[in-house]
Amino acid sequence: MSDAQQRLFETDPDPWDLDAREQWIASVVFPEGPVGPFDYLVPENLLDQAQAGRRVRAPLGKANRLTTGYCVALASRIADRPLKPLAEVVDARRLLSATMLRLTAWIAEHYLCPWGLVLHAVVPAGVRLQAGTRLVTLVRPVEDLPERLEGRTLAPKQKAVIEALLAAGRPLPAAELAARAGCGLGPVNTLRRRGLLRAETRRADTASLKEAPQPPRQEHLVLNPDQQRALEAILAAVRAGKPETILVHGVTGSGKTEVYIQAIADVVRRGRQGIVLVPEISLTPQTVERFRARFDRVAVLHSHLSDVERHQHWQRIADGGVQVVVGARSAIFSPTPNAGLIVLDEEHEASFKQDSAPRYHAREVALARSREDRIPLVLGSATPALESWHRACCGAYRLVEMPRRVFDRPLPAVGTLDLRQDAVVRHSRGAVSRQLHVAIEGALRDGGQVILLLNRRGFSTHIQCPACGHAVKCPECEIALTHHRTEEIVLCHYCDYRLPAPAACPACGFAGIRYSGVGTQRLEAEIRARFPGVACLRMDTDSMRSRGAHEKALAAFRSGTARILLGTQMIAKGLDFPGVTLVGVINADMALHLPDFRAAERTFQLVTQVAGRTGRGEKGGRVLVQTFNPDHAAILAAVHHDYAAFAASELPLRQILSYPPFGVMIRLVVRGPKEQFVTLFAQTLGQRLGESLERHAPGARLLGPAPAPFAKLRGHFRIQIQLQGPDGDALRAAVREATAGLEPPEEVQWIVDVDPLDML
DNA sequence: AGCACGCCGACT
DNA sequence: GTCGGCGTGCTC
Repeated sequence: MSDAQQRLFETDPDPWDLDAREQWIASVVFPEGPVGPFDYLVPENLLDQAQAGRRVRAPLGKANRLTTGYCVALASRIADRPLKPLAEVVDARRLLSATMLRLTAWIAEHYLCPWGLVLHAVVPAGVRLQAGTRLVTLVRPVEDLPERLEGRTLAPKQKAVIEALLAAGRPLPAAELAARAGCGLGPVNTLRRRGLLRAETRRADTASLKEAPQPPRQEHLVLNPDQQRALEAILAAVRAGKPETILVHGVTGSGKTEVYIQAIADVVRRGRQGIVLVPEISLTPQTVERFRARFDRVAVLHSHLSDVERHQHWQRIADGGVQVVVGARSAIFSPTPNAGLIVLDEEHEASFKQDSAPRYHAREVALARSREDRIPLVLGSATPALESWHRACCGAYRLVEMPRRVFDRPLPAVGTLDLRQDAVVRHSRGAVSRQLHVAIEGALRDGGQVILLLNRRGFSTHIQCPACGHAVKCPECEIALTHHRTEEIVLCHYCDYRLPAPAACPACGFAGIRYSGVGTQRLEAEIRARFPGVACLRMDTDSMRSRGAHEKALAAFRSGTARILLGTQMIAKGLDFPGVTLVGVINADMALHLPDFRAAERTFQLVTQVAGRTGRGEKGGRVLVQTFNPDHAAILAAVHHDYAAFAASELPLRQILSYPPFGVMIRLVVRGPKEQFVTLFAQTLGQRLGESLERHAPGARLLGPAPAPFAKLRGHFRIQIQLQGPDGDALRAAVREATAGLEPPEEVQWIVDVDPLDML
């Protein structure tokens, strides 16, 4: 029975309710253009194909141009106006389940984004294009072939074709059939014309899924009491079938992944699927192998898959052929037929927020999906986002603490080095203080490895003329250019604008232009000079550009070939190297003074996370944090491994200003190449927002229009408007009203970011 | 997004 | 008189 018939059967009205005027009506949402949904009549011939979740082609507009859209609902009812009929059903099976349709509708609503755009973003392009498949024409004998052959003589070649086809016992492509019969396509076509063979088109794979070799099977590890408690909390929720959210606050090295794996193993035993979301950066072979060594059928979704691979994984997941999906942000949309548990690891990571429309946060979508699917959600982090912590404290989430590392290894001792008192660094003779130098020496002498974090790439980060004061900036972004010594250029980190590194001041010609400020390249040079003969490895986006560079570098450090690993935040997260006995933070304050209310939180997270890279082996480990603000609450809390203290100091500040988690924030950014048009439109927008806020959310705050912290990027001027208030729905209603039918002038664009993470 | 309708300037 | 300029507005 087809799906439509199934539904017809289920929702068939009782005979006394039958109304001849009722018709099957499909609601259709288009990925671009007008926001629907639009209602169409389902014609008789499409009744067995039409289904919510499949795409359809429908006539749109006065010209009735056929447009592809998503059928989001199907119902038998009386139309309140004449409807056009659907032209075609595109998909042979639905791309979105009823749950996924509701989830995408929720995203559209919450993030102020057209539903069609959400649907388009949720179904991978490879799936929409059915990449890796093609239509083949198969030839089969007609049902009553024996009767038709009776009393008829066939040409020898035609006879051979019939025999070959019957021998194959299945429909064959015309070309293959001809080859088997030892003839050309002529006889096959003749037989089709004479009504003895029937052709049908079917979609077939052109490539088969490449299976990565199964790593050696591993058994479950023995859990310590903390891990055991965490596992039991998760399993209790799984068994209860409740959409409970469990926040696992486990210090770095507390063995959270093993807990996730064993929880998912339980779910898999029940015939259901697990979804594991990790930041893209942690989708390293290391993480992936851990899952693949414990489950038979794991789908790994990362950003480098081709359309074909993505489509194959998607299909296999939808068919229930996958036990565990491991992937970045968008894996929350995996079409698992019967998901049993969602895990979001490193839940504080900013990469879970998409920075183009739909600007969703995978954590919030996961929460919505857990409610839809009525399954638990596990959030894990050593440094939870304050939003999550606050919800746990309010009782909305269940909090599970894992305060100890596995094998009771101690957390590393963390010390600060006050840069205000360090003459070496102060006089910019280098980035490494005397004490840090001594500590590195000691660690190397004792056979340990060292990780140094400097969250800024390039060689010199600041180029300024001492004679005239001119600072070299990007003409497109008005941001300081960074000197990259490898290519001898100055580079804009925001738009990739580049120039040969100037030897003299571009403004006044003074030859003594000063290159200062330390990036990873200069740090690398300094370390090589300070520790000659010690193998040192630099990891930043520049050195990791080539394919496989990441894996190669990590392998070199794991094997001990390299003794010092230095780099940007990409070395701060998730890495597990037991040989590391010292972590040095070159400048912990880098992000502390950014005009962003999350600056302290980010600093705390970064220092805590990088500190967690040491003390993972027998030898223990220590951390030295160079800072100009050793008394800042974020630094102090990181030094004492005291998340709760950080939260306790930061949350009241957020509360005073109604920042998240105490209020909802919506940010609008207007941008364009002509400053006055941008300003003008931003003012119009701001005024309309002010008026609609009065109506919908009288207590809410409106900040701006004001230049964004990065007032110019890639040649575009940027003006921002911020809305803050206790009631997100009221804010959304205000934005919807204020922006309805609002058209920006040419070249001016505007975006809405609900729950923004990045305030720059 | 497209494609209509619509209301004003230079052509047959 | 009409051919066409691209400004507003609607698309089930």
